[in-house]
Amino acid sequence: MRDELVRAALTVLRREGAAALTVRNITAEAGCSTTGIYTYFGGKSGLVEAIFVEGFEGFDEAVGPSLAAGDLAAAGRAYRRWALDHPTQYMVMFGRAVPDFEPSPAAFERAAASFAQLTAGVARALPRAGDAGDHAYHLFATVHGYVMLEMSGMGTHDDAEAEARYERALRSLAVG
Amino acid sequence: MRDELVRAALTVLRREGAAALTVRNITAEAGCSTTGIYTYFGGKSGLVEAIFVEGFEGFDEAVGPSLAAGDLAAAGRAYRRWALDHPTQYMVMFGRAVPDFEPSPAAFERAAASFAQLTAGVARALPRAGDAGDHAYHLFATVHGYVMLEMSGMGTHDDAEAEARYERALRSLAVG
DNA sequence: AACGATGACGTAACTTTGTTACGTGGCCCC
DNA sequence: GGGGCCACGTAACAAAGTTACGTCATCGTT
Repeated sequence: MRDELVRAALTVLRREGAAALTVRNITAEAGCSTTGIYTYFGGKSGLVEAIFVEGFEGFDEAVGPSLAAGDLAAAGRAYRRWALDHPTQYMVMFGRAVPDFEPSPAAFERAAASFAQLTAGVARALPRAGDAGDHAYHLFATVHGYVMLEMSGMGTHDDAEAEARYERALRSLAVG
Repeated sequence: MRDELVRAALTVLRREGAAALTVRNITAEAGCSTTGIYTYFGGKSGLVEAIFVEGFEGFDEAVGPSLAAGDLAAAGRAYRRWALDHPTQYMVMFGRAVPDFEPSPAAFERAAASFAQLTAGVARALPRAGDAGDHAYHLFATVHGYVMLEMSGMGTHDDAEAEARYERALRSLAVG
C-alpha cells in the first residue's frame, strides 16, 4: 500500500497541482482510507518527502547518461527537460510548494547524492579544470535559476524563445 | 486599514514563515476581524499579491543605487543581501510558498518593471556588449539560482562558504 | 434637523484539510 | 482452537479559507 500511496500522490500532483495535494485527494486516488498515510509515512510531510526523494531519483535517471558520457550540454538539456515535464514535482522539491514540508537530513543526503553525480560528471568532462565541486555548483545554480525563472512565469512566455535563451546560456557556460 | 493589513501580513510572514500566514493570524496581528481581508483584497490571494508587489519595490530600492552607478557586482551583492534578509517573502515571490496564489498579469508587470531596471543598469555598465536584455536575464537567472539553492538548504550550510562561492560566481560573471 | 442609504466592520456559521482515537477483522504462533 | 498483533476503516476534532448577515457610523437630501 505504501507504493500505491506514492503513486497516487504523484498522479494527483501531476494532474491537479500542489494545492490539490490533499490527504483526501491522495487516498481517494489510491482507493483507501486517510489513515494509511499516517501508518506508513507518519503524516502528509512524510509522503511529500517520498515525492521529494523520488524526484531526485528521476533526475539521476534523466541526467545520468549524459553525465556518464561527459556531455555537460546534453546534461543541461536533460535537466531542463525533466523539470518542464514535472513542473509541480520540481516546485515541491525546490519551491516550497507544500507549506509545512521541510526535507529531513536523510532527504538532503539523497539530494547531495545527485549533486555528487553531477560533480563526478564535471570532473570527467573537464579533467584539467580546478575544483570540480565549484564548477558543478555553478552549473547547477545557473541551470536551476533559468528553469526556476521559466517555471515561475518570469521572463518570456514564449517557449521557443526560452529554449533558445537556455541554449545560449549553455554555450556561455561551456566557454567559461 | 488596507495598509495595516499588509504591514501585519509582512510581520507574520517574517516572524513565523509562510505556513503561518493565515487569515486569522494576520487579522489578529492587525487587530481587526477576518473580513477586512475580503473587503480590501478579495481574499487571501489578493493580500499575498500585495506582498508580492511590495517585494519587488523593496528589491528596486535595494538594488537600484548600484545599478544606477553601473556597478553590477555591487548590485549582485545587494540582491543576495535583500533575499537573505527577507527569505520568506522571497519564497512567496519566486517559489510557490502560498499554495493557491498565482500572480496576476498586473503583478507580473510589476516584476517586469524591476527587470527593466536591471536591463537598463546592464546597458549602462556594459555599453558595448550585445543585447542588454540577454545579459540582464543571464545575470538575473544565475544570481537567482545561487540564492534559491542557498535558501533551499542545498549546498553548504556554512554561510561564509556560501558567500565566498557567490563572490566567485560574481567574478566569473564579470569576465563573461 | 430628521431620515434613509451606503459602506465599514464584526459575529458566527459553513466547508475543507490535517490529524487522531477507536473499533473491526484477518493472520500468525502456541 | 484460542489469544495477541497488525492492517485498515469510521468517525470525530481542530484549524483554515470563506461568506451570510447584522450593526453602527457617516453622509447627502429634504
